[in-house]
Amino acid sequence: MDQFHAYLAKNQLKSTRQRDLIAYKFFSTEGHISIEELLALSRTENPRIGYATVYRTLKLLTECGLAAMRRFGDGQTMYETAGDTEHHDHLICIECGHVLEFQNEEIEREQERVARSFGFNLVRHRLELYGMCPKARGIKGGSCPHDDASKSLRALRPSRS
Amino acid sequence: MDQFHAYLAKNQLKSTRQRDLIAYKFFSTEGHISIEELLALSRTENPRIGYATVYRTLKLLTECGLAAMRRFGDGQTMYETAGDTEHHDHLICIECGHVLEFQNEEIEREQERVARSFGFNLVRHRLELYGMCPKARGIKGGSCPHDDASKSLRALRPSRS
DNA sequence: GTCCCTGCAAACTATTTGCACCGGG
DNA sequence: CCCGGTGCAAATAGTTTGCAGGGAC
Repeated sequence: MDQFHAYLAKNQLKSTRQRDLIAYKFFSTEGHISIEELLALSRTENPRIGYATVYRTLKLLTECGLAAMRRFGDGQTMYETAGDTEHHDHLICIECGHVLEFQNEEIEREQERVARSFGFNLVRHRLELYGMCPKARGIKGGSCPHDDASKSLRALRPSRS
Repeated sequence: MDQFHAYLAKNQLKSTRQRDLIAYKFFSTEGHISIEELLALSRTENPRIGYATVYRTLKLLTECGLAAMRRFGDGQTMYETAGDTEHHDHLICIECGHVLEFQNEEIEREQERVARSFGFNLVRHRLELYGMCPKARGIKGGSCPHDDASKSLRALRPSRS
């Protein structure tokens, strides 16, 4: 939040009620959230907020590195907090659509090496692993890593398959 | 091409002039191609081909695993051949937008390990590295890996940023 | 007060769909 | 022949933009 305000100030942009509310709701979210979900959340506090403002605010957040855009193949674009939290990648179940996050130093290091071997200066990357979770594979007693899917707003969306 | 026809036959779908042409043009392409580019290519042989047919054909190709959809952050969706060719990942220059392909066994193996550690059965993945190529970083004599940008249709598109 | 910001609606872009006619098996 | 495929245009979905009025600094 402070970083956001700092960015605004540095660019002669204003801190407004709407921006603060949207940013606040965004930072309070775990995992991934879509524009639509963020709009809905924001409207619980201020029903007059419009789509455009959410889009514009999220663009600002992305510019200052506090949000990251993700497109997981299906429907709409998802956003997640970035910057203060440490980097992570994604593991997505192709059956139930749930998204897990993970970190792996070995992969990070190797990526850096690959980029350097092409003379590139690695700035960022995106790694998504798609597979079937234990439950989806029909392992009856399999402790599916996402049995506690409580935090997943995405789970509400019907999987297109 | 044969695999495509096999897939069509297996699903009681027809092999038509348009599908064959589009698929042929698609397989003749190196690297990544957009719907629009593929339509343009196809129209050089048959000007009456429509957008919808290209979309529908590419959807078929994707279903049977011969094409893969890619979304590199910016504009439109790109497609590339898959299946027969061996797997590769992407290295994208954030300055000039050029896309290189690479392979790295170490990363592949590590991904497999990560997925397994979560009980997942890894089906596919997507890895994109974004960075600045030597030229973009202002290294004068730097032999930019894409000095021969001849094959890149994408280079025509103005970079948004 | 000066601009930037907001909400609305219209505009845009990428993609999908309905439908009448065409053509492959 | 039959049923899926095609081309067109219209419909959608997600996102962006123009503009008149409102608010932060």
